[in-house]
Amino acid sequence: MVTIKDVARHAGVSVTTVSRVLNNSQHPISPETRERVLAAINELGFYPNAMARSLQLNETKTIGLILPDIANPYYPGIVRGVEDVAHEKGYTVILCNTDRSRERTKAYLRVLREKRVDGVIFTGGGAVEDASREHFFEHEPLATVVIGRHKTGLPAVQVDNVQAAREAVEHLLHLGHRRIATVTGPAISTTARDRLEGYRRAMAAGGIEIEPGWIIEGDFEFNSGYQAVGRLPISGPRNITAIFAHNDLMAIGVIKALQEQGIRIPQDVAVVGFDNTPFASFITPALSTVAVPVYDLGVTAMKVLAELLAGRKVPPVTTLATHLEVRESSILK
Amino acid sequence: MVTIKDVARHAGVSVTTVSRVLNNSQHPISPETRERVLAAINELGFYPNAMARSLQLNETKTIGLILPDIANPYYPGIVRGVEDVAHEKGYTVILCNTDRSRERTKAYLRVLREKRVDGVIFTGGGAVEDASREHFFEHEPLATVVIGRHKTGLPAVQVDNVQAAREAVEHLLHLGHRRIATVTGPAISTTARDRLEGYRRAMAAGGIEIEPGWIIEGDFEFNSGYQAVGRLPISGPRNITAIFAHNDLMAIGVIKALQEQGIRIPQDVAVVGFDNTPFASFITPALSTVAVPVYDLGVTAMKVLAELLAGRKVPPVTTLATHLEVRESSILK
DNA sequence: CCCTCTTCGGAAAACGTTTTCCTTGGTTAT
DNA sequence: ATAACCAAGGAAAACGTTTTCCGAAGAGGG
Repeated sequence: MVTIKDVARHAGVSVTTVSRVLNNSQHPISPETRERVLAAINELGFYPNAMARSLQLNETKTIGLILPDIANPYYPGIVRGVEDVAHEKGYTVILCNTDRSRERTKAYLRVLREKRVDGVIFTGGGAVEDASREHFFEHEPLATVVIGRHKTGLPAVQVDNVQAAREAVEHLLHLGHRRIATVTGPAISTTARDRLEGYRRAMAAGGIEIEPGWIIEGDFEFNSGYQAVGRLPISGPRNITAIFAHNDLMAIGVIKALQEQGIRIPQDVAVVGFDNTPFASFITPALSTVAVPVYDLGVTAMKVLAELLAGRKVPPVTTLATHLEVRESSILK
Repeated sequence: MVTIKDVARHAGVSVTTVSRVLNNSQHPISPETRERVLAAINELGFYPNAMARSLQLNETKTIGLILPDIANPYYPGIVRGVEDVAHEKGYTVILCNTDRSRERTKAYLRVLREKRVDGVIFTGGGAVEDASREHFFEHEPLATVVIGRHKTGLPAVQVDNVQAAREAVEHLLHLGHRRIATVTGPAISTTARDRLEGYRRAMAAGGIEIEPGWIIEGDFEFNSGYQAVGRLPISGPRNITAIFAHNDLMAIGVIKALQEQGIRIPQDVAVVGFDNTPFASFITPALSTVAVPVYDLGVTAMKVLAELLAGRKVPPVTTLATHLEVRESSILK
């Protein structure tokens, strides 16, 4: 590897001088010298060693991005948002998939600390609660912003799930539906709890008493939506006429199962999802869903983190707006 | 930040000794001393500075993963595969989205070099051809493995696109289809060229002459599939009865457009896609598609890279098997 | 002519590790 | 008793930067 010393020798100057032109330092450098140095850099194909640099400057221009699983279609949008502004601001992103495993989360937090990342963006999962607590509070603090709603006291970027879910259900109520079921996320998920709360409030405001059997617990995966249908009263006298799923993956599972039973959507049963993942608009019927601005969540999280790293004050929580994307799966009946 | 010196002082030993217990060195250490050191590490919450370490050892245990766009559903599977084995082998992954932009690719390659990554996995895009050439051959070599077919001379992990496409089209021929159209990827893409070649060979082997108008160029995005339908003879005397799309996204666009025109799938027109992205099985009708083992591509690429980094010989190209996933969109007519 | 600036450049310490080479004291074999 | 070895530990150089401090030379003012 060619080092700054080689460049210095080749240009006939000291390493100090090379460093100065490298960093566009204030210190005056004669144009000819600068030229010689740049020429040497080019000829030798010199790439300054970022580690040596970081060691000295005590910053790595690297951040960690911790999430449950990039293969879950909810996350790529976030990642892209984070990465875009990180790149723009000169940061590099280390990707960490935890599968919500406590062990893996801790292992990654350790590595990120050892690599001296400047900060981390944390998203998804109750894992934050335990694994993070010690890491973010017992040890030396690590600049962190959280995506999603967590009561960790760390700066957060989120979406108002209660309100968003409420609007989704109210949309169904306006359409004349009265018997509305919901397929939830796992009970430990704060997100799922919020969305359930929104459902309850909308129903209460509509003066409707929720019947037992209308609430089915899923796990945010396709299959749990598919299977939920089997446990729901979709025909008979006490049948439901609409289903609100806590994410698109489950909503699509629901649609698939309904279609296999010959039930028409939205004529017989309307369906609304949550997240507006890419393929919500691709399927037939196109899925009505709450649009979560995933890309913006990523963008905003990274911007907040950058502010934090610049030593500036940041709001404890930033809430981004959702909107209901009404498509074919829930039109006027 | 607490350093190895603090630990040494706190334990009443030299930094040499601390380093030795940290690295489980061969050098003998008395059990009591080791205990004292470990205790000090714990009490102080010491995390060894990986940069200082890397500077000395000349390896970072970090790799770069370069791809066009993580938001494209083809890539998360690959990323996950790479990340899983990277984690297992003690490597950390820096994610680089290039959008196939030459500038961005070069910018990232520069950063990766400066950060002294141990190696890089490169996937997707003709960008490799130019941006990489100088970077991988004119400068000091950088351990690299490529995913996908490229004639760069770098070790590659790939799938036989010609053969896979051929099998997909032959499947349609066996079903009795004779007038089969195809929606391709962009002409610069080697992948697209290979899939087109597979289509041609299957048709030739079936003794069918491809009519002009049967081949529509797309760009691997949903919309280009959707729009392709408008340019295809789907009714009338010379109508086609099957469409082979070069990826799932376009296939789904095709399906959407067909359904909007009231054309039944697969009764009127059969559709086959490529990639087996997650939602191929979610849509209705479920999409028949060539299953590309994306996760395994990632896993294998990282394994090959690890071999390379261990200084061992690696095969110039590893080809993984595809298989045709026959679903509802192409059943016996 | 002397003093003070300014411009340009360099020597060396510092960042936090690993590793080579030494030192010390004790044990074993002769 | 002595030589040879072994177990345990430390001092210091090295990795490749940045930055502080200093010096030389020339310009300008009095």
